[in-house]
Amino acid sequence: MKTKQNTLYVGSLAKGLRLLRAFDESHREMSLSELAARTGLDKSATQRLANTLHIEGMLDKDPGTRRFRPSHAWLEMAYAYYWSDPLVGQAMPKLINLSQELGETVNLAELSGDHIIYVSRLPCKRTYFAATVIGRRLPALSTSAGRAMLATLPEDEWRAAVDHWPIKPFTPSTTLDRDTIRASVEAAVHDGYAISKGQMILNEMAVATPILGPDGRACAAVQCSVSGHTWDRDRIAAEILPKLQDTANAISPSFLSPRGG
Amino acid sequence: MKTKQNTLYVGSLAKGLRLLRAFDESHREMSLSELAARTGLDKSATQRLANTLHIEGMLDKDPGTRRFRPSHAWLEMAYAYYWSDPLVGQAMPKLINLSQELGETVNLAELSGDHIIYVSRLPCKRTYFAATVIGRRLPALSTSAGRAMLATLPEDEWRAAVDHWPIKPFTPSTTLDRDTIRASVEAAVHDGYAISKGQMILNEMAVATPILGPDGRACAAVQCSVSGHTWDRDRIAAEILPKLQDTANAISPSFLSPRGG
DNA sequence: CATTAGGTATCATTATATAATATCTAACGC
DNA sequence: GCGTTAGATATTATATAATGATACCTAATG
Repeated sequence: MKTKQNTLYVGSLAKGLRLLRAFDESHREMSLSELAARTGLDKSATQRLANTLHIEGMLDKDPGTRRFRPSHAWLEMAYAYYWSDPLVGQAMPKLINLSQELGETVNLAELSGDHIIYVSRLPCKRTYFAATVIGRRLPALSTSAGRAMLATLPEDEWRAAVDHWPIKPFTPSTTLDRDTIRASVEAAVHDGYAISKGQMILNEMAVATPILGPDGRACAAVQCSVSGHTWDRDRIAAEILPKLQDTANAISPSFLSPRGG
Repeated sequence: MKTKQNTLYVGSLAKGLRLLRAFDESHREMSLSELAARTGLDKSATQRLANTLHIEGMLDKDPGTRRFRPSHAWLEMAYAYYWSDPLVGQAMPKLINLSQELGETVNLAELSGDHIIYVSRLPCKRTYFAATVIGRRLPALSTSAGRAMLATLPEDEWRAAVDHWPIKPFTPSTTLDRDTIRASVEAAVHDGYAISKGQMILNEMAVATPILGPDGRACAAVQCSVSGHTWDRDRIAAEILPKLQDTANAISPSFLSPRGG
């Protein structure tokens, strides 16, 4: 913690947050030692911080195993987030309508650095658990929503993003070649929407249209996931796209400002 | 902070959490002074803590207005929670099926102290925003899910709860009389499910069945919300209840342990 | 242009977090 | 049944790092 030598920086708070962030899909509950190992904090610090988080109701502790895990308070944070993001309230009723009309899974995604994050999900078909969970972050370049949003940015910006933003393989068919991704974004610039196949789940197809902010830059995207076994690009463009675009346009409100740090 | 004189308690971390918890449905973004006023912390402390939270990515700061609001990290916390709660993964596919079969809004609720908390929500009909947001906490006694869960506890426990747990009015028809609530829980003990009307939203009806843990105590409930204009108790019992109970039973896994502090 | 409310920066002081160590607990092997 | 060990919990002297008062900006407002 020698790097953050700033009197406006409270190290203990930052360390506490590190404990919270240590939990993810592959670290669902942890013992004191595991927490210490994973955060890089020493045993004593971990003990004090975890204890504080427990007393304050942020971590549940199994009395038997003494292992810690996220408490209900973590869901309450999502609750507060939803009220703070003006886009969600605007979008929710329209997304519900859309999912009912299509009978297919509909998602709302926002740009979060070089990733997209799923803000709202309305699953209609049985699917992988990971595809139903809000708060999931994925590399923007590997998603239809990310490409659709990028396509609304000035050309130099999106080209820089295609060149530098992270990519990683999720399925054998995840596109790792940046030229292919560039072509996909180019198409999205031209068409106003993006379609992808098998990027996150084998044989899953996704189509996304941007929700434009007042400056013409996308602040979010409406996305629809369907099975590649029963759908192809043409049918998606014919049957899903029109309603998807109507929904995205209906959400785009001129008074909304993009989120920023 | 003189009360928590415990060497295993890190005051700065606890104060930071107070800032986070200051945000809710009626405090969606706050200035430094508002945060200080609302948390009771002095200006300097608020400044340092808010700054730390901002640097660590937990609070977004509008460059123009200098106001703070929850960041995407708050959604990532929900993401981690979902993976940590074994019930959710178990329930999700079954809840999706149920909502598709019924064509009505389906929720998964857990007991959280004397409140219930909505863990998963699958809205099918346009409704109030508050009725679509996960992480919402409501007094257990005022909800069908809470009553259905209470009814699975030993008699002395649920009677004590009916006598002492908090109630507050949400609509003109919210039940404030504990005798009426007691009768409702008694019915749920007998029937194995609970139906309520107009507790949270005028003319909204809800039906809930408990998900039983290995000890016979409910750890959660599956709940369905419908409009009181088109549904009545008999039709709910005839058309919704059977599928609701099947779903709840299919979720109840003997190996799951209830969450606890 | 003066006023002021609110945000930002500084700094001496000591309260408060630290990390090393010791103690307790329960699971495991022999 | 006993010894061993890994892990959780408690204690304490020490100095770091948080504190809060104050002063300085900045940008609205009349």
